[in-house]
Formats: sequence, structure tokens, C-alpha cells
Amino acid sequence: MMVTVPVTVAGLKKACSQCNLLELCLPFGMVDSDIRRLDELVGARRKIKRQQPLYRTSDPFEAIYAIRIGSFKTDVLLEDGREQVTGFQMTGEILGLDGISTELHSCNAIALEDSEVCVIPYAKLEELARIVEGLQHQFHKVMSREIVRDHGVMMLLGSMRAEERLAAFLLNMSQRFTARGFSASEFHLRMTREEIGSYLGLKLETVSRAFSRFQDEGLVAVQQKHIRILDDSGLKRLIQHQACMR
Amino acid sequence: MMVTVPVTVAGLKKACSQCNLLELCLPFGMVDSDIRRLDELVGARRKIKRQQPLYRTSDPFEAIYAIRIGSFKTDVLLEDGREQVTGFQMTGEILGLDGISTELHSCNAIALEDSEVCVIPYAKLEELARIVEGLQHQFHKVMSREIVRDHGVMMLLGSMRAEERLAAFLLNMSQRFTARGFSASEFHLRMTREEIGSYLGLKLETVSRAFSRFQDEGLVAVQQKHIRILDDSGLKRLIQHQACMR
DNA sequence: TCGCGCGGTTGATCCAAGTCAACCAGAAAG
DNA sequence: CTTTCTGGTTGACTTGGATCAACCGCGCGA
Repeated sequence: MMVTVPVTVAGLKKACSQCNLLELCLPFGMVDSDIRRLDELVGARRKIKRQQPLYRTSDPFEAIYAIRIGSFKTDVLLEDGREQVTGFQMTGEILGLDGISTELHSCNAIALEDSEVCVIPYAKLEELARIVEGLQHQFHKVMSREIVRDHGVMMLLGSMRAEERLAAFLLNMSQRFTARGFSASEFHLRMTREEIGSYLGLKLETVSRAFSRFQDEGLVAVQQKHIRILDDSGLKRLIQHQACMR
Repeated sequence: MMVTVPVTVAGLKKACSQCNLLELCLPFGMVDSDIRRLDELVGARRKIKRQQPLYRTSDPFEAIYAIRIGSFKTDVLLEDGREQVTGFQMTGEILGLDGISTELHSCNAIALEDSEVCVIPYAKLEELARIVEGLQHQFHKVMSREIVRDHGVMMLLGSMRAEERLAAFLLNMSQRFTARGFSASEFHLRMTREEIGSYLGLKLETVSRAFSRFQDEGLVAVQQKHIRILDDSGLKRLIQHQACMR
């Protein structure tokens, strides 16, 4: 059943220049005068309720989205129902880049909690990027960063064992929470064990067991979705521990 | 030991407009008049001998590369020596996009055979993309396509079993050879079993065994690197066969 | 307040892929 | 022509993570 998602066509100017997500989002690294020109770019904001899609596979592509509030997962589905979570996105991160290539979205973007995004109409973005050099450059960096991130996930999926994957995941989350001004050592995961498992190429039981083992070893304190990292360097060591076996 | 790679600073104009790779490469979908403007973009060509790097992790990023002749692999290395092959690239495909985000390359690009690339200085590309709308759009599509491709690999690594991964790999190679005017059913792989394994998140023995099983089942004829696909739809079926188990 | 259901944990067992090891074939070097 | 080396195949055995199943506990709605 298709639910129409409320669209706030707020005539709000100053979308970017007054946003405190600046240094995490598309405008990062742009000069103030250029950022002011971005304000005209963000046409509207859109609220997405928990578990609802921002877009779905094969939806026509018209815009990319900057997360203002909340968080998302992206996933691809195989015909037989298998799901692969391809990423988790937090405030300031950009969603929808997958759609540019075919002008259809190639994955689903689902809100992990009640969220809000800035809608950036793609045609407008290209137009403005031709005029504002800083925007062009930043946009390319955002896409490139996504490619680099994906390579990291491939490394994770292709070459690491279960505990290494989870350790890498936790350190990555910690680092991203830090960048947003939250605690590096204590945070709340928005996704289920199953979603973490899908992202890491593991079953939820394996994720759960790895969490328990980390807890036993005093690396983290886990209470459901609430995580406290007790031994950051222990987790880091875990990722490279293979070194001694070669 | 660092080997200086020969750089042909050919003053050859008409780089793109006379290239028969057109419809596979960056200019795909651009109008003729725009393509002619691309000619000034391709500064030089560069030959890379088999096994030699086009660029390496943490090399400064200055240009992206279009493959004219030959093929490459890209990989990332972990401190402990583990290698993850992140992709195999053929003629017309673009290398180096990973470098835009940090202005340092984040992977190694190694020639699988004696190869030649067109060097596209990145600063020049951005400049021209601001003027030539078609170029801008194409370039974005190329980056987006890379992101979508990466998501496919994640699906492969995260959710598929060994034989499914190899089947998907073979079908993908077949499809890309076809696009280049070669036979869809008979081709020569340029990479070793170990490289295929690294790409697919498997050990070379597992790759070898899967090849043998495919051969036994009459799906393909394998003779070292020479592959003949005998039952294309059998391979396709294999990828989705999980459906019946749900 | 109680009961229900979803998400999470834990245990027992199984199996796909990894590991280790021997061997083979073709290409390159002497 | 023989030797060597690299890449590939195959077999025997091991193992990490999947599977199956029971159970727990928190949060929510009646």
C-alpha cells in the first residue's frame, strides 16, 4: 500500500546558510558567498516516518536528499527476497546518488527513525554547479567519498572475519557520532541486529554472539541498542590482529 | 622498486571524436559538437605494462583515466597484507574516481595486461564540465554507475554463496565483453584465480572448485583462463535458485 | 495491570568454505 | 631440450558461521 508522504513546501530561504549541519553536509568547504547561493537550491523539506521509504527501487530519480534529522538505511533486494543493506546514513549525509546513472533509483532508502530531509532537485543542482565552482567540486567529492566508502565495505565483506567486521562497524559509528558532536564512546544504534547483520554479511545470531563476546572481553558494554565502547584501542587491535598469523 | 612509467605526451588532437570506444566511454550520450570539445581534454596517453600500477594508494590525485587498450584491477590493501580486489576494469571504463574525495588515491590500479589509458586532467575536466552540459551530466552518470556497481558487489559479497558469486561474475564479464563487440559466450579472463577469489571474497581453491563443478554440470567449458559459456540460462538460474528454498 | 509480540540472546548441531598439502600443466628461462 | 616457476586443480580435514530451536525481556496496546 502506497502512503503519500507529507511534503513541506516551505518557502524557507536560508536553508543551507542557517543550517548547523553545514560542515557535515554538501556545503562543507564552500565559501560563505557560495553557500548563500545554495539556499535557492533546497526546494522543500520532507518528513519521513520511521520505517517509511524516502524512495524505492525503480522510483524515478528527480532529486537527491540531505538528511537534516534522523537516519536511514539503504538496501537492495534480490528477486528471491534476500536483502542486502548497503549503508546506514546519518545527518548531513546525502541520499539518492544511485539514481543519477539510470534516472531510476537502484535501491530503497528507509528511515530508521522519524526523520527529515532537504530535497535538492537534481536538475537545479547541475545547473547551479555549472555556475558555482565550489558546489561542483563539493558535489564531486561527495560522490567520490561514497565510492571510497563502498570500497571499504567490500574490504570488510570480502576479507574480514565476523568479529573484525563488527569492530570496524562500531568504530565507524563511533567516529561518525563524534563528527556530529555526540559521544564517541556511548551511543544508541538505530538499526536492528538483523540490519547490522545484513550490512556486515552476517546472520543476526552471529552479530549478537559477537556483541556478547566483546562484552565478555570488556571491549564494550552492550544493552540492546545502547552501546558503550570501553576499549577503543582493543577494537582497533582486533581489526589488524591477523598480522601476527601471516 | 619504483619504475618510471613511459608517458606519451602525444599532441594528438581528436582524441575522443575519432575514438571507436565512444559509446562505452565518457562521451557516451553526448552530442557530436560537444564531443569535439572533449578532444582538448585528453592531454596525453600513457602506456602501462602488465603488472605495473597506473597509480597507487596515497598517490596525489591529478587526473582520471579512460582505458583505451587493455584491462586493470583495483585493490585496497590492509596493513597486515590482506588484499581486496574492488573491481576489474575494461576498455572505455574510467579509473581514478576514488581520488577526488581526498585528493589522494585510495586504491591501487594495476594493469592486468599491457595497456594504454587516456589521461584526463581533473582540473580541466571540472572546468570543461562547467561549460559543456553534456559532459557534466555524463561524468555524473559515470560516478553514479560506479556507486550502483559497488552496491551490486556488496550484494554479492554479503548475500550470495560461492557458486552464485562466480556465476554472477561470469555473466557480468560476458555482458561486458558483448558490449565491446566480443563473443558473449567465449572469452579470455585476464586475472588469476586468486584475483577472482579476492574480488568475490573467496579463496582461490574455492574458485577453482566452483569452476570445476560448473564444468561437470555442463554450464561452462573451462581451460585455464579461457572460458566458454555453454548454458547461460543455467548460470542465471543458479543465482536465483534460493527462491525455491524460502 | 496484564498479556502479547518483536527483537535479542544463547545453545546444539551442521555444513560451506577455508586450510593444508600434494600434484599437474604450460610458459619462460637457461 | 630440460629445468624451473607460476598458476591451477584436487583431495583430506578443519572450522567459522549458518541453521534450528528455545527462551528471555522490554515496550506497547488493550
